[in-house]
Amino acid sequence: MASDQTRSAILAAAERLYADRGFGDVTLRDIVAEANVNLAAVNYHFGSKDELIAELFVTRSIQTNRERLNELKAAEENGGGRASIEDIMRALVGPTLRGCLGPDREGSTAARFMIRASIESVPPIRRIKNREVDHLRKFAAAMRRAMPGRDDTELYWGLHFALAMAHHTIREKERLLRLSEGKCDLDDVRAIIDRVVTVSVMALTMGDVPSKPALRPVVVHGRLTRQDL
Amino acid sequence: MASDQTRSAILAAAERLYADRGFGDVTLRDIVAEANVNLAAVNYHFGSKDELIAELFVTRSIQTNRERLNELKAAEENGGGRASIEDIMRALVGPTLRGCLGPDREGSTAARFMIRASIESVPPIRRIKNREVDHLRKFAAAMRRAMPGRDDTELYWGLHFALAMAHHTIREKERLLRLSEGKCDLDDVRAIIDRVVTVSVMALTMGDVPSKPALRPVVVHGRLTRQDL
DNA sequence: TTGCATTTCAAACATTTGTATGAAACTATC
DNA sequence: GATAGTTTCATACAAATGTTTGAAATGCAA
Repeated sequence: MASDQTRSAILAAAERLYADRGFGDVTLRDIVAEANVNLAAVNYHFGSKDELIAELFVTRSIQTNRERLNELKAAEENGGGRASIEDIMRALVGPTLRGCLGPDREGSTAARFMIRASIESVPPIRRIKNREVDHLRKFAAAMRRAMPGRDDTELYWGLHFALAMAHHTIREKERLLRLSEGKCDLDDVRAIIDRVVTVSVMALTMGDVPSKPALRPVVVHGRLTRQDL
Repeated sequence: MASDQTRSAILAAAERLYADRGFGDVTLRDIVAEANVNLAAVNYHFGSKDELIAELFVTRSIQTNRERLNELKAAEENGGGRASIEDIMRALVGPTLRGCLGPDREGSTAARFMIRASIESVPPIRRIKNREVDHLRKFAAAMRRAMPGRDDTELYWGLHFALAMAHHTIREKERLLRLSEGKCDLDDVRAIIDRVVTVSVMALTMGDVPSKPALRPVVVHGRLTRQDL
């Protein structure tokens, strides 16, 4: 069963190299050199380069998705069958952000790999991502239960914006760091999650204020604020 | 001056092909075939493939950035030297969203190309994007003028989230469409811009409500909402 | 037209890449 | 310990790709 060793060595080496240098300029030869195995081993164990990448990505995706659903389930049991919208959003963005951000995680190959996958988007990964919709539907369903009166459209936009903030923060953390000259602390993952969840819930619950047009109340709020300053 | 004709033909063909099929599987030979020019023409006129891609991207980027700054300037003149935070956010995300979304724009090669550039992130484009920080600083400065008392950190996070929602909507519009089963109207660009701007301003002005902890008021709001339903 | 610079062209180059092959080494079962 | 199945290995293959080359064509000024 030394075959498992080779397999694992390839997976580890590939993940490390892809994480460090991106999918674009890492060849199979680089990988087998790093893993100290023969070139043909990749095709023997995985069939093709794309299948190797796919296996790497699905492994990590399944991990994240499972964490998400676990958090969601815990929140629902905690709330007697119905999770709060805040907890749902937290279950949605928490695992991803925790996995990819933070100072301790800086050395985590898995995290850096997933960031790469989020940035570069190579064909085998794109194919897998397309199936992600089914997973998101579970969150949409939970949100519907948490906000029964809410229009479905608003719900999807809220879900979409939550993922937008989470993923964009992962993708562009370097830029945000540079733009803010280090003022934005990207190591304080808890605070980032709080921030994303807060804004998401806000986006989802806006328009609930009675006797205001659906999409405008906060603009008024902003104007009042400026007058106060 | 037939050289300009060749140059333009290459640029147009390249933009079209990249927009349609992505950077990954469009070769120089595909481009010159589409443009009806000789293979060597690309290297003669642009130096290299990467420089061709870079030229395509900078052209479109400069366009968008100019539109943004024009809107910002107009808003500032309109407000007597100081633009409202809402107008600033609108100037930030409006041009991009208008450029890449909408039914009329579906046929726009430029728009589809920029979406590709946003999704795939190939090296020459990444290099250019890194310089975008200087451009964003102008918006940060305008925001600082509009919200003098606000902490810089909050300001950067607000800017960051606004771009997150805009770009993620462009990147993942297909997925949102599928997830919402067509309920989210991605052709109504005005409404989308309003939505992004509203949430952004909300994120920026949150915590301004007196006697509430900085990052939590809306959670309470959310809970109240659920009780009402 | 002559002469010079620019542009086009076909062809070849030089690598790089993922993949396939067939023999050798190894492992486990009987 | 022989045998069948698995795994490893060096090597070769085939295709694709960006780039270069040097000659031919074209444009333009004197």
